[in-house]
Amino acid sequence: MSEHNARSRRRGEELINAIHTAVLEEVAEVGVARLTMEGIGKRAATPRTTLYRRWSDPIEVLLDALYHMHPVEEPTPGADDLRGDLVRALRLMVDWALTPAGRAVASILTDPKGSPRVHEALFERVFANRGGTFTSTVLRHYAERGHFPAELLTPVVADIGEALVTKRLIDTGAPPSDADLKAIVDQAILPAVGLRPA
Amino acid sequence: MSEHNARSRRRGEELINAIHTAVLEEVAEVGVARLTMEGIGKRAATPRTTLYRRWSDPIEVLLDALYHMHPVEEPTPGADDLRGDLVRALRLMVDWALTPAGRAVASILTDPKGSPRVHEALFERVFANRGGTFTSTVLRHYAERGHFPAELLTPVVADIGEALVTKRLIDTGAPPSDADLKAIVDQAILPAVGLRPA
DNA sequence: ACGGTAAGCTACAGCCGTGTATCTGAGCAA
DNA sequence: TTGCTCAGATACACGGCTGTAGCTTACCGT
Repeated sequence: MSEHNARSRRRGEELINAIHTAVLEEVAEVGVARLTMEGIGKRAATPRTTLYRRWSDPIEVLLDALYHMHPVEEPTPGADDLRGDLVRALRLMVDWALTPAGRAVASILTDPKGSPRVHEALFERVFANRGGTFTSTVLRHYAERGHFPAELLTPVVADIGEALVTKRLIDTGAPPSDADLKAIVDQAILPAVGLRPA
Repeated sequence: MSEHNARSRRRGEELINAIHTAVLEEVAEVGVARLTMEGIGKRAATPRTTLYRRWSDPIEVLLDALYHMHPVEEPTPGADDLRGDLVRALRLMVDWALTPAGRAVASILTDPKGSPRVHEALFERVFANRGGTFTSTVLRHYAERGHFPAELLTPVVADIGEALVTKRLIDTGAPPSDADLKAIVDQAILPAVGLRPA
């Protein structure tokens, strides 16, 4: 007795959303390796029994959360500003990476014990829904409009921006500033597509 | 009673080396997050009590191992082959990354719960001893000899090769082939220093 | 208003890693 | 040879996570 429940009982979607949010936060904070039903339950303020009714282990909860999370925003290239659009695409990537979902994905990708299953599920859900990587959407757009030779847009070139942003995130732990992103665009991406900035 | 010990008892350095090897292998396999005294002890075939006599927890064992491991080999730029030297530098990096020590380092860098202490110890030991990143050693050498303008060798440019190799390792899990490395050099690094390959 | 579904609450046995406390006996030095 | 040091082998209590079981009770549809 005693009104030990200030909030009313959650059911269905509301509860599941809370759990999804909880897993993503949890994995972002402690990593896939340390993900436990206990931790998820505590964070979502739900007993473990509720979790076991629906999922068999923490990884399943995580996968389910990834399948239901909002897709990553895609860069929308404007009219005539390749440089600006590239910076915006990278900014989009950084913002997403700092999200719980982004951190969760990072944790999964770098887990030495990550099973192929999880890896695949990740690519299906998070990356396949999008047109490609962040910068390559922009680059393809401008290549089609003849701003630079399309044959220069190789897989390696499409990866340059994301690779440098990722490295910076790993090395320093801090998000790159706009100046950093501009430097990446000017000094690495643009030269690779044959456009040396003035 | 029963020669339950085929091998004789290890002492001092021999034992410690075995333990160091064990931690690095262990962390490479399961990640820092799942590192336990139990696991290290099993792999080194030594009781946990021996570990506790010297170290207080698994991280300490790992740090000690990192401090005592062989430094990373440095690229030695040859006379007049920037392209070839860059590929060799990246190859060196890939080879090292596949090493237990390399995998251990990767695991540490990407651990969400990684303490600043471990992070710092890592940079002191593994990176500070070297002249810089793998490709930057090569690039600096050729910049000094006037093969390209030295002001193009920015921090961003110095990171391009390592960043792309890292991304590939993370994405595919498989080591890049020589063709991949050549593509990285030709399509990303050389253009960035103003040298478009023929 | 009623009844079914499922969330919330214990409880429990089992496993695994922890940290400590002994005890033994091998290896080494004086 | 003697004696010290320290690796090796148990043993144990503790705490955390697991997976399951049983019960109560809030919510919701009819």
